Amino acid sequence: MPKIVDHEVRRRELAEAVWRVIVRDGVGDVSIRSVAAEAGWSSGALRHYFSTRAELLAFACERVIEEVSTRVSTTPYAGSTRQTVGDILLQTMPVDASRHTEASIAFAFLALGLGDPELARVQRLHFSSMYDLCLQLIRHLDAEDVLAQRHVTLEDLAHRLHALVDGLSVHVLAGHLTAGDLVAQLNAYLDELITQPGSAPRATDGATGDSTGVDKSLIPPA
Amino acid sequence: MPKIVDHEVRRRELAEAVWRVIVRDGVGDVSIRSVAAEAGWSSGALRHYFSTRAELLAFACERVIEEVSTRVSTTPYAGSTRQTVGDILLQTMPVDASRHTEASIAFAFLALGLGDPELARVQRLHFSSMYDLCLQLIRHLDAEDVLAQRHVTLEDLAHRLHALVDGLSVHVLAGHLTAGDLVAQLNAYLDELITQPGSAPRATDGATGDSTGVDKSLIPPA
DNA sequence: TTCTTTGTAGCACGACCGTGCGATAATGAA
DNA sequence: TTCATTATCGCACGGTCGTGCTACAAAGAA
Repeated sequence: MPKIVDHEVRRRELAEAVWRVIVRDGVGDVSIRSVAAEAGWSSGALRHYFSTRAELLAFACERVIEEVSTRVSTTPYAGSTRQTVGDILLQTMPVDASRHTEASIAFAFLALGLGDPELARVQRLHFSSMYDLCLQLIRHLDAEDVLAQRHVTLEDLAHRLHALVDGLSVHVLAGHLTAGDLVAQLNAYLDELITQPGSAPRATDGATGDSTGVDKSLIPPA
Repeated sequence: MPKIVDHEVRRRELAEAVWRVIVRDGVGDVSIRSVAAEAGWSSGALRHYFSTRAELLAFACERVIEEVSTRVSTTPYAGSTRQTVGDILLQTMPVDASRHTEASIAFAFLALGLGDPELARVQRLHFSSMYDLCLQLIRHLDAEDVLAQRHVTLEDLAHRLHALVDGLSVHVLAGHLTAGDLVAQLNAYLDELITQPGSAPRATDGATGDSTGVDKSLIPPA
């Protein structure tokens, strides 16, 4: 038998070529030929690993989702729960070059998914797991008794946080906000979410609650 | 001279054909030929009104933005400022079939604008005016002294409301939330935003503040 | 060595694309 | 009527697309 190439590895390389084409030329310019050229192979070689264009796109979409999911699930504990919650959420948002790239790819796929039921299905799974993540974060804060009292359920707070995160991300991708704006807005919201009534916002909060930390229970099934 | 056709009217008809193609087949299937066929004309006729494809897309994008802007600016006063603020914001969100269609068109253009500087420019203007609207609504509520006390600026609250509105919209477009969820989440947020500390949420609030109403000062320059 | 399997390359086909351009029809001014 | 103008049509060109398919290269098995 010949060279024996790891198909999974090759498919990931090709998926990354898809991403580069999306970022450079837009999702409209993703074709078998352009991706093959970007990856440095012939279109025939590419089609040895993806028999159809739709298959290639679906794989590239699933992969970018998987990438953000694994980065979320490996975000380290960072001094306080408040800080860690912020760090985790920022993993999904366009705050630096690589995450901006990643988010714009995911966004392009999202628009593409409006007309592609298979892509839409994959994306709905991702939205669900992101919501689950938000709910776990909120529950964690609630368990630490650090949530400001509100007249809403924890589920409502999770939906609100989720929408805020994605809305801010869209606003950065569209060039309406800067990455700095995004971080500031997220921090301002978390401050208000967490500050207990009467206490000063943004307290460095020193020691209390440190023991609880952020453990593996924060990680969604992904 | 021949028939004498109003170019502006014809261009709007063609823009609506673009929208129908986007909704039915996705933004990737928008071509001179497909739009012309959808509108019932030949491609040559279409090109009498739009000399290039990019021009057609830009016009269709501007028109959908203009449509939501005018609907926002004509939303009637509805009993209370709280109610009116909700009504205005819901004008931009996918809560019924026609607004869902409109939002998905705008969303498709947004993704397309990631790679098209001209489209991106138009869209940034729209985001700015939507932010201005949110800020005016927040200021209006503040002037009525009906805002719950918070440790953030009015500008922060406007950015937050703006992001929440767009985030919820995206979640509905992606099939993650239903229109009913969206309305419920928006109402829950407005309740908490408006309720003053200690008072019960969602009070029907009867008469107070009625005289202030929502006047033309709520309307952004568009 | 030969054989068999797998990777790689690229040609061929039919379809659709944006656009240039000339032909034709309709219509009001002269 | 004649004519200039405008609307509409649709063909032609060069290009790119997805995909089917064949040909060739590489390399372990026999």
